[in-house]
Amino acid sequence: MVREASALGARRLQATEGVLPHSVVTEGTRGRILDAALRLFAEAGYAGTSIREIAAASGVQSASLYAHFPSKEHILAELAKIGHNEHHRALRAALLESDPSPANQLAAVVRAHVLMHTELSMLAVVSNTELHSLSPEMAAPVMATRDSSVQLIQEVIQRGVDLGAFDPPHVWLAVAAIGAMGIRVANWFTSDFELGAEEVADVYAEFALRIVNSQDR
Amino acid sequence: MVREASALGARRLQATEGVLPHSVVTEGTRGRILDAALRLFAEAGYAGTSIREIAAASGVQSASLYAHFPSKEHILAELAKIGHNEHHRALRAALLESDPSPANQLAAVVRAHVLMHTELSMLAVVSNTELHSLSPEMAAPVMATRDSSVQLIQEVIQRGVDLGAFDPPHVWLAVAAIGAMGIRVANWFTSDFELGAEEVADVYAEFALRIVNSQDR
Amino acid sequence: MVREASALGARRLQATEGVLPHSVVTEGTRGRILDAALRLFAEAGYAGTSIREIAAASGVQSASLYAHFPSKEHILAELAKIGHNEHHRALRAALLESDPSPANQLAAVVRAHVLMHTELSMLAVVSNTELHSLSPEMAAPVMATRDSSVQLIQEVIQRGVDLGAFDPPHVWLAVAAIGAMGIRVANWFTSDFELGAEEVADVYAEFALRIVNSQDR
Amino acid sequence: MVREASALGARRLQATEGVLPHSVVTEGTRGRILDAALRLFAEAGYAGTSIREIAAASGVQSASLYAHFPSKEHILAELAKIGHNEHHRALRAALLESDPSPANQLAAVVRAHVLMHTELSMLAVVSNTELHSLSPEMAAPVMATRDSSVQLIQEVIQRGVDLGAFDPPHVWLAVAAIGAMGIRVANWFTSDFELGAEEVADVYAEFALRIVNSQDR
DNA sequence: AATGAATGAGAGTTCATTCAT
DNA sequence: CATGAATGAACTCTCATTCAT
Repeated sequence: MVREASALGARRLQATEGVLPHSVVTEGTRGRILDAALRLFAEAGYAGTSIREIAAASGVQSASLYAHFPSKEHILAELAKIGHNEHHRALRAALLESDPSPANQLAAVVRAHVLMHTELSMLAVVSNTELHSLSPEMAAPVMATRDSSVQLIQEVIQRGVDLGAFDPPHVWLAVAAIGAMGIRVANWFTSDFELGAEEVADVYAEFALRIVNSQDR
Repeated sequence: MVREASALGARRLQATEGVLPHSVVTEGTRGRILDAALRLFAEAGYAGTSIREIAAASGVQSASLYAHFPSKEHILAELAKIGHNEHHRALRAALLESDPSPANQLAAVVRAHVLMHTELSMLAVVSNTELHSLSPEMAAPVMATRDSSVQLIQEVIQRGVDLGAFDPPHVWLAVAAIGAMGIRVANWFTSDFELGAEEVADVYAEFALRIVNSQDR
Repeated sequence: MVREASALGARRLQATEGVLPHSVVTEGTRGRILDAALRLFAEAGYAGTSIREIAAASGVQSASLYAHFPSKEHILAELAKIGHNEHHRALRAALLESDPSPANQLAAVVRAHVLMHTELSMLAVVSNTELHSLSPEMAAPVMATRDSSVQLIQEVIQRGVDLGAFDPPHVWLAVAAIGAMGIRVANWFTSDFELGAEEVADVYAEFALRIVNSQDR
Repeated sequence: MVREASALGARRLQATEGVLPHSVVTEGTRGRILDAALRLFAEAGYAGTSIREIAAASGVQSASLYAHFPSKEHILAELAKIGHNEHHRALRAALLESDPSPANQLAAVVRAHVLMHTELSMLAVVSNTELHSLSPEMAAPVMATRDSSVQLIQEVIQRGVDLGAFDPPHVWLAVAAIGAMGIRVANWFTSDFELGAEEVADVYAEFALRIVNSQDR
């Protein structure tokens, strides 16, 4: 059975909920703008969304947006920052709470990676696919966070290799592959999926352990 | 070591060559339009590219585009069709030429999947990330091809499971994960990578076999 | 002596003044847009007038028009509405103020009809010759008003027939003929004409009474 | 009962047949172009019709039009010439064939005027409402013909006045009114009308005689 | 904070016309 | 005669942004 439904055109993601993380203040007009922009950017992309559409979805006039953000680009930058910070925070928290064994660490980190992409799928899609619309200056801090997250996963795997617990054919490719499969989850996951987010995360953790050929799983 | 360079803003792909497959005619103005549009869509996205930019990169006036394509959307549709057809053709050819053993089949298909994303990375990026810009009617045939490709991989894995050769925790998730990791290759692969395309394909084939826990690898 | 001058090409109307009725607010940018559009539509037609010409004649940029009207078509619709409303209002007022005798009523209505076409000749020309440029939806309310005006004249004549005061060879044709001759006045009347508007109106009222063979004139 | 139907938007004329006079050669591509242009100009106006639409309706490419006419304007000029020539020819023929009495002459001329507007309504509408789209140079010969036709009617009426047979309140206004009522017939007449063209022409001839207060009718 | 009006630039598309074939 | 391709100009309309209120 093929999963990704072909009805109604190609959607960039299936989810319609789970917009901004609770940790970010969403109240007030500024919050409504971020929320509206996130939904629209996720659906139609940054370039495909107009400032007037964001305004309309926020219940204000377009001129009012400029009382909260200096430009359209700053809205995207804020969303991307929130997204990548949230992602990085989740990875770090998972690592902190896990057993020191490489297998446990990798499983924990991959689970966090996947769960972030199921729970905040809009934010993940926008943060991952719209970065190129930011100027280098505005993209830089976000990319630093992203690189830092990649490095975190890479260090977990490298440690497993160094300790003889993992044996991937190529460390960086393993990081790339494991990262990639988690990122794509945001594009198809919905609460209607036959498995819950936790179960999907478990399966993907198992995939990651297999990729690195973990001795202990 | 983190691979994806953070300089000069976030690029959607690293490759600057490997545009259209040799199998499609690229001669004449129509070909130059497709070629130019592909490069621009890959870099800046469909909505972020103007008809005048495509024209300028094709060496004609914007009005001349309309002698070859009835609308901007038709250019994207043509590119997406070429991309997904080429992808599907590569998967089918790989399957036809491989040994009938499930492991050989999966390795062959994954290698073809990855190689397509290294050799035609621009086409792959555009075909995968800009489909949402097509109207449902124009997207439909392309999505049908895409679904068909997903199904092909799924059938290979399912056959391995049925024959007792594979043991993935979840068939469809394995398909999703294997597909995802290959798709992402288009975003970072360049001929400057420390491994060649063939080597990357081999490593990813190994990843796939591990994901399905192939007995024979 | 032939009246309609042949110099300088065929003008659609001779008048250069008498644009919008005093009853409609003409102040502000919106008013200037309506005024400018009316002059241009009268001269060159709706399709022959560009949004930039309207903007230039209004003293704003073309984009600013869209703060006042959602489309070029809406400008024409507004003008046509004003024109037909003003026409209908004039006919009704004339009927209300006239003696109840059929001859007096017909004379009053025809005078109002003609005077409207001398005083608001631009509005009359545009309202009568550009309706076909409106979509059916936007034309509908205007055409309802127009039909209502035709009916008003028809009822006056029918009443005269029923009372034995009029004897036209065909009621509806009499309405059509009387209406037509008044409408055309907008195309040639100017303040330079050897007769004033009132005198022309009197003559046309006499024509109308003759057409219906009024016993009392 | 109100005649002019309000359904389907405001049409500029009701007739869908009766395009070009038999006297004009309509065969070959040139004829098909004239025919197509006439229908389109009648429906949407000169400025509202594109050269490509004319070409499509003629069954050729737009470039082919230029093998037959040097510009779009020349097509309109040709149609307007045909229309006004046909009109003038009809008036002159009617005058030649009629009794020398002023009443007979006026009736004959008005009948011809009206019949031309019923039989060649498209040509009449275009010739009358699109002249302003011609440059002064191209409009001049057509307008000369038109003026000549007006003068013909005027001379008939003036002769009636001089002979004591007619008594209009104002000669030129009588010409204008009689001309106007006939011109408008083209906008509403169809073969579905309750009266035939001949009957309408008879009624309008009667209207004209009444307008000039003919002693003999 | 929020707005309505305004702007210059640019969007996708169509225009009438030309030209080599 | 007819065409497909091309053009420069122009089309209606939308863009992100500004500003006085």
